[in-house]
Amino acid sequence: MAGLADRTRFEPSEVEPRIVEAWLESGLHHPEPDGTPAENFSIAIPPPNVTGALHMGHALNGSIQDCLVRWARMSGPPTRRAKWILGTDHAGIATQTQVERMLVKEGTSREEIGREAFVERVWQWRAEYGGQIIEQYKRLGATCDYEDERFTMDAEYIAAVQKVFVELYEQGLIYRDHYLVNWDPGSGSAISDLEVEQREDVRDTLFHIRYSDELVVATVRPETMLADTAVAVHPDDERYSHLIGTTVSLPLIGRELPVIADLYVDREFGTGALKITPGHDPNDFEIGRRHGLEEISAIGEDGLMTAAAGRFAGLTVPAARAEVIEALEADGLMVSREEIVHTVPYSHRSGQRIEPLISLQWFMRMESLAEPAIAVVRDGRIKIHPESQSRRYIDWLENIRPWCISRQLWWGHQLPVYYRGEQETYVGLTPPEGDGWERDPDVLDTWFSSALWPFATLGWPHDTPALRAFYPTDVLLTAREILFLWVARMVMMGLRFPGDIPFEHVYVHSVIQAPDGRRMSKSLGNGIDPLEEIERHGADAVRFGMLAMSSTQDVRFSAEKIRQGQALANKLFNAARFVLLNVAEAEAEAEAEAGAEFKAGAGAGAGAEFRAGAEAGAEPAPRPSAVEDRWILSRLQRAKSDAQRRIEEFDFAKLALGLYDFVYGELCDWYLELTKGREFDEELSATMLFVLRETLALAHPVIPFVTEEVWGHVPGNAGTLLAQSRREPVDGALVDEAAEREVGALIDAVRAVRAWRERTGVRDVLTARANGFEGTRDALGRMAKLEWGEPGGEPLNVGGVEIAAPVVDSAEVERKRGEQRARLEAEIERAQAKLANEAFVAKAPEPVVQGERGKLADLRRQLDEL
RNA sequence: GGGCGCUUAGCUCAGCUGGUCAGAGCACCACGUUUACACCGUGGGGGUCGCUGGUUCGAGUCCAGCAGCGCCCACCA
Repeated sequence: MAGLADRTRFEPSEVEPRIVEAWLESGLHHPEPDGTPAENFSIAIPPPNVTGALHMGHALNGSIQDCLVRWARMSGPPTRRAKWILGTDHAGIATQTQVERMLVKEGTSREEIGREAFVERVWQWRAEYGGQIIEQYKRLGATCDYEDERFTMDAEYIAAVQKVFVELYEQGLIYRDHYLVNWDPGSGSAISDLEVEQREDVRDTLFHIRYSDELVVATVRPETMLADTAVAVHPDDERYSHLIGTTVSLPLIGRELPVIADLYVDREFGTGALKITPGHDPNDFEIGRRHGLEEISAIGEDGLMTAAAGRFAGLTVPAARAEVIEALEADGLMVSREEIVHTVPYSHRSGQRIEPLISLQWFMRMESLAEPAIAVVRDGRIKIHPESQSRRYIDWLENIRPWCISRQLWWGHQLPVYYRGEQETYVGLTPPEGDGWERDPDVLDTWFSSALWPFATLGWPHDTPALRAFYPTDVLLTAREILFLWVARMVMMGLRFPGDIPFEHVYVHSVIQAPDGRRMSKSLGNGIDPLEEIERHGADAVRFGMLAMSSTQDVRFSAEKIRQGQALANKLFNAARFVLLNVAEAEAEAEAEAGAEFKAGAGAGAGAEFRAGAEAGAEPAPRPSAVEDRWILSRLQRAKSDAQRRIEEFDFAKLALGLYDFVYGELCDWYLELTKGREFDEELSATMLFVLRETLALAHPVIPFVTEEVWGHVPGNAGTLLAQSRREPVDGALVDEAAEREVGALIDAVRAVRAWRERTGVRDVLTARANGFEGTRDALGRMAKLEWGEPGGEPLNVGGVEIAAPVVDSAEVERKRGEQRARLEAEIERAQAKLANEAFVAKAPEPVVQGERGKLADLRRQLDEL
């Protein structure tokens, strides 16, 4: 306690690291796997990439999760087991790229050192840097289960992934096929549709090429014409109907292309004739399959033209393009070229333009998995917040397409697939018997393993205590962008494998944009580093800011919200100092006789006792007689019930801001001020300590550090605040309407007098007569600087208090008063008009009309007071 | 092309089922060495709630249209 006397500020950087240590020592973040999911609380962290550093998204996501986990843990009695499942994702492409870059710096490459050595290097890299982000979560104050950290490439996790793959293969849902895929030249791999980003406003040249006297087609990729296998027209297009069924000779190559009719072709668009290139265009691929066309690949996975490109074979794509254009011009077949702006697919990962190619890949059929995943959201077993997101979820699942799950990478879950020669394929958990088998070199899409996250982390496929205690999890916190990529797939896999939903609630939160309204990104250089913010303002401030910024739609980063959090932490710290220093002083004075007894009465006892007490029905609340004491106890109950409701509604912004309002607007501005004239007797001390403890417990999930720090200084407290169980959310017996009315009137009166003083410039103590205010007269007098007596002359009525008429009456005061009078008169007129309106009086509900009458009376009184 | 959302004080945002809803924080101005806190206190100025119509006794709040912005999905050469 002595330590608080000269600490007028809460210094996060001095306090927070020490507190993190204390929390970790308590072991509360690591609950034993016991009990049932209904009794326990669990959240699976969206596993950050091993390559990652804590960014704003993690800070937001983590602050919310920790708030929920702490809230649940403190929701007792008894203190609930709350597990925040922690781990990292191996993040195939991202990690591989990172390590490859490192190799390049060393003057070598992935290909040079070979697959085995490369994978070894990735593991080394992970051992060295992989723990970084975990440490950063600790710094944020996140109480994840650090004793049970998982990685999507752990041996057990790999086993789970392999099992899922093999079973889905055996059920016929996983298959291998030649299909047009999104080839990412950057990573040299196929990628899924969800990893493709459609960039609008890409400038390109559209070439119009003459295929025959009557047929001119258009393309932005002339080099792909080498793989054309047809020309399509609309079946009802009279311009071309006589050509359907004939052939046309493909320029430069000489292949005969059939002219086919397909409804896909838009007669109005361009020439109405469409070149069909099944090997390099998704639409053409579909058309090709409908008409049984040959699928020719003119571009290979190595980015070079294939033998099918004839004399252009071996050229790079850009070179081929230039030569094709040149050749067409030489032959006089280039009709025209046109600059256009259109939409082009790019790899989300590498940023390179997608090269659609036909490739032999592994796919997963999704319909039968999607169906139950739709059902659980439809019937409300999984609730998505906000509700509007469930429609997006359902729409996507209803239109789901096969998922390309194989990736041509080295870092990841290698497929449990083996080939012998061209014909034999083996899929199984153990390598096949016999010679000559070769394992498929491909790995799985990272999201395949992520889809198993909520149960594979708990030990599935084994029937572990952890799985029984914590699956299904309670809630998943995520950003909108991975609703399909991850959330939907977890639901599908959860229902298919453990056979239950992976979580009951999905809360889809905002993305925090840069202050300039754009996305935070490295390349734009507009990012804000949460770790820097933590260093500068403290983790509490950042957490408060994150919660205050959280929303279901995107918000801009707001430095003010973080500063607001810092101010709150400091304010609470100082309010606690005020309470504790006063209590200590009073205690010292009273020590002679009441010392021991007093301590026992006010203290909550050690942590363990406290918990026991909580189980038995909580420490008895004080029942003070002073009206402001009853008032703050009552307001505290309201703050608690508001907080409880906001947690249940996932309204974290209001939770944080409501806490701020309670601490500033009620506890500090009024309660502590109101008590300043009072002696710290036993009753006041007990009430204050009670309110302080309750407030700390209430605020702890939002601002855990400062509350923990203060907690340690409260007499009688032992153990961490982290380990405490809150009382029942609301103690109805403490709600005191009468006290709220009385103090409410007091507040109004003090404000009215203060405002009057400001208007008139009168600062002296004034003689006044109070009408009412029996229980609060002393406080009113002190806070409004009034002394009670008979006001001389013609007394003014200010906020229900009659005060002596002011002696000053300067021109300025008169002017301000004139303005005020005009305003009041205008409002009175409006209210009168409203009440004169018969329709209003007849149709509006009674309380509204009454309210209007009251308002009018109020305004008239105010006018009289002037 | 389809879908969703946004437009309220200088800034960032609250405003649920239409009637104390015109608010908060920051910024700004004035005043203030009061038994914690200047990361403080007290008070104040400031918005015809994007625009235009409509429904209603009454509309930031409901409906329609328009303008601007953002996001997601989508195969238009």
